[in-house]
Amino acid sequence: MSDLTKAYDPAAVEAELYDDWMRAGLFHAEPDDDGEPFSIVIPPPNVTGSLHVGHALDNTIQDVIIRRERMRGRNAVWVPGTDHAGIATQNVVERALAAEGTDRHQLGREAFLERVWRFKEESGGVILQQLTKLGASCDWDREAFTFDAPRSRAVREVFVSLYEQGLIYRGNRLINWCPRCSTALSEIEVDHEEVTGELVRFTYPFADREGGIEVATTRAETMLGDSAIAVHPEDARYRDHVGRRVRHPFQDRVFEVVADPYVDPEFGSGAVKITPAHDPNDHEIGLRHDLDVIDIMDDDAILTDVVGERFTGLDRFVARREVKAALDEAGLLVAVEPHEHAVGHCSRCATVVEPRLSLQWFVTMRPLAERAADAVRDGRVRFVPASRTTSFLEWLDNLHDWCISRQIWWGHRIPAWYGPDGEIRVSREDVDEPGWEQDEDVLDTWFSSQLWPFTVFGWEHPGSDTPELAAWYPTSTLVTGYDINTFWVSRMLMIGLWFTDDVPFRVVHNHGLVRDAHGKKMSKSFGNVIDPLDLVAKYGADATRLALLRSAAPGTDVPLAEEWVEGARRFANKLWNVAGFALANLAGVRPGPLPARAELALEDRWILSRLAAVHRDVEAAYQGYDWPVVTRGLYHFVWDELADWYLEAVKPRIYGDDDVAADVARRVLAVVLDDTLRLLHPVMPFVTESLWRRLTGAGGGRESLMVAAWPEPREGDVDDLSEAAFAELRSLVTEVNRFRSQNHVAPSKRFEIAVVGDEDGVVARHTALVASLATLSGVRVVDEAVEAPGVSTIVYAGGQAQVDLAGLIDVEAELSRLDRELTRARDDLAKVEGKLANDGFVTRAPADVVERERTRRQELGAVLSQLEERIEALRTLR
RNA sequence: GGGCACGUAGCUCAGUGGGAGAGCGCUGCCUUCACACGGCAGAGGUCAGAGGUUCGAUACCUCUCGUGCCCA
Repeated sequence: MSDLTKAYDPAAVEAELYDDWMRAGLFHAEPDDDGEPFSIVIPPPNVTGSLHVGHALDNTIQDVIIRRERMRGRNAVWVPGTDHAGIATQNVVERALAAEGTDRHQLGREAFLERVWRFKEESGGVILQQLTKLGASCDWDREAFTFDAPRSRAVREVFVSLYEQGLIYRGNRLINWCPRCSTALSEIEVDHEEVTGELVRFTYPFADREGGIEVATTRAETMLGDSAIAVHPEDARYRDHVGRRVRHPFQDRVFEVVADPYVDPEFGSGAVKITPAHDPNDHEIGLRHDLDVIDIMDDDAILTDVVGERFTGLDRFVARREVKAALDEAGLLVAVEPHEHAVGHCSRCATVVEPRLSLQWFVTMRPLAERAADAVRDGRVRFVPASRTTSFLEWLDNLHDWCISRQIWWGHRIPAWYGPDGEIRVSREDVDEPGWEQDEDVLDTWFSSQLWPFTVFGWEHPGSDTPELAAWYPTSTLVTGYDINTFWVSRMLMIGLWFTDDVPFRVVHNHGLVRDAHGKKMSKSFGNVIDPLDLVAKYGADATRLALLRSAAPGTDVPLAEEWVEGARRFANKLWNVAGFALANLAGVRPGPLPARAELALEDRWILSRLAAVHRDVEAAYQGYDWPVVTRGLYHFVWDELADWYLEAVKPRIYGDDDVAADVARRVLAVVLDDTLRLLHPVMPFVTESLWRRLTGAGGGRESLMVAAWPEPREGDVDDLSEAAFAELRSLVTEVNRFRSQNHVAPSKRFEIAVVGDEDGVVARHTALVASLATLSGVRVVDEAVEAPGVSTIVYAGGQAQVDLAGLIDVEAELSRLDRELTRARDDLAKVEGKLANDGFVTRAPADVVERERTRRQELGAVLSQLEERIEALRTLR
């Protein structure tokens, strides 16, 4: 047992311990291992990604949960893996190709895919490697990928099966189109951002009479595809106009004014131009009124020749200006006003999306959503925090069909073949017949990641029956940011219920987004990004984990500043030094059974009681996934109670001559430290393992804190009397310290105090302990306080003590301090008396509350008169 | 426009129907033999504002102001 280094050096232990855990196979589980199964599947990060602070938080939480369950004896598995991330990954490789002066079309589909796979093999999965730096105890033997062979077979099965059930269809519908990625997007791949655009007001002239009707739009160019004007049916202003025809100013077309309740009469002029091919609401209106659908753009958002010569070939934003100019020239432009509104952007490349009519594959969501909603409502799936439930259900209830085809190459190719006569075959087997061609498109990545919780355990088709599925499905807890509840959580739930007839997870634990110290979103352009790997390198994995958890209240965003990680490192160092003291003084004593209660000193009973309380709080906080409470409880126990008080209190026995007393102290200290390390291990795996091996002599490998038992609370240790008694000693020591500080008496200066009380008072029974804790030369017990000039009285919770000031203090400074105390005591007393003078309070408040106030009045009265006496006494010293 | 949060110390946040808390920051003192990545002590808050319920509100209710998020 060697002495510890003076300061904890994470770099010196982390890599070595992680390798040791790996070699011992402690991360790996088999379905038939002992223990009740417990499972978590990682939200698979993008294969091209690298670890950001959000991943660090998400995976730290998962690791804390899985490590604790492992210690509790569960057969716990945490399955890692990555997501092929269709659009994102394809974008990365396409950028590389562009830099080489080529593109995917020149390469051809096959060569391009080879290139992406090569990229994936070379630089994909870096993120999983990075997770090991955080200490993530994933079962690396089970790593999966959403685009590997088993997962691909499952995707194909699910697509074909849903098609056969009539839940997947191909249709020409309005979708969100990203002109830069040149693909369809689902609704949730679109980010809506508030922007200041402009509202263009202009007039459509009537076709057969003077005048016109005013409309407004933020996208002027869409007027080139208008096929109606709509007004509210009850809008008196326009009642006469319904059915009237207007003339398109730039095209040889006329169309009608229709009445539709969708129109908001309050907005703009109350009349709305309708572009069924380029706006979702307009599309609905178009269907209701059987309007022409005029698609005015190509895949690159360039206007086609249907718009008329002047605008053909223009980019949509150029066309927007041109249309305004043309309206102005024609005298139809009424006004152009600044206008705040939400604009959809591609979540992958931030290009403004274009709602567009397109032939795509869709999933009918309604039946799936209903089952999912039922599972949430009847509690088979629980959200933590529960407050997320309502909006999740609301979202499920308003779900639209899901566009799942993507016009890219990297992904699961749609298993549909088109025959020479336009037939469609959707098939589990490839169609290899002359004249048949497979659909060019691939599936939305979420279509495969929605299968993740069961495909990672070997599910490939309904009825799949692997030992892993039997043991670990449904998974226990899913840990994600609330921001992907709709993207991913909902879909796993829907498809999981549909194909496995069970929920994919029992608990969804939502954490928030990691932000900077001022609550701002981290962004590269703002320069406030924190790299978790930097934090690990500078402060250690344990400190990084602790800092994240301390702010991670369920469901709320998580502010993080580097200084806070520094604070967490100081805690790791504190723990290191607490253990260092213990190891240097345990004289070979190892954690074992506690001494009998009768042998325990007051401070032993106190620390054991405090430990029991913290243990209880921590267990409760785990139930609620309340990481700030878990971490705060342990932090304060270690620092404010174990380090600041227990170690100091135990020194007299350990350094003293009484071998029996020293042995008791050592045995208690060993147990307390052992339990503390166990309780802290899920949060701070490295420093705790490192210390625990020294404390217990465990040799590593399978002798590891990782698989040591989670402590059982010892209810018998709860001891309110000892807590109260120790609190009294603490109060006295603190008051002596304050006396020193305020009177400028050096901390090392020893003097004697006289405690007023009888021989069996708490302090009287622990005079040596008090003297040691407060660095006093002695503690005498006296019957009553003396009233003499030059004697100062220290009031503490439980009594008073006196100090002979001769040679100790500055009289004037002491007087002004007492004066401030007097004011405070008078204010307090006034408050209490106010309450007691209130009839309502005395008669209606609970008796014990009233009694407490009466006691307090007495106490304060006593304090006041003492203060007054002391001030009087000191004045005589002047 | 609809829905949901939130407004407590300089900053970031806990908290409870009955004596205002933490971390960081700040001030003073201390090279006390586990730790200066430390110790001891301290300053700092009409708990957003107004009204209501109550014997009593920072906490419960209503409104106002402000901030954020989701959806349309």
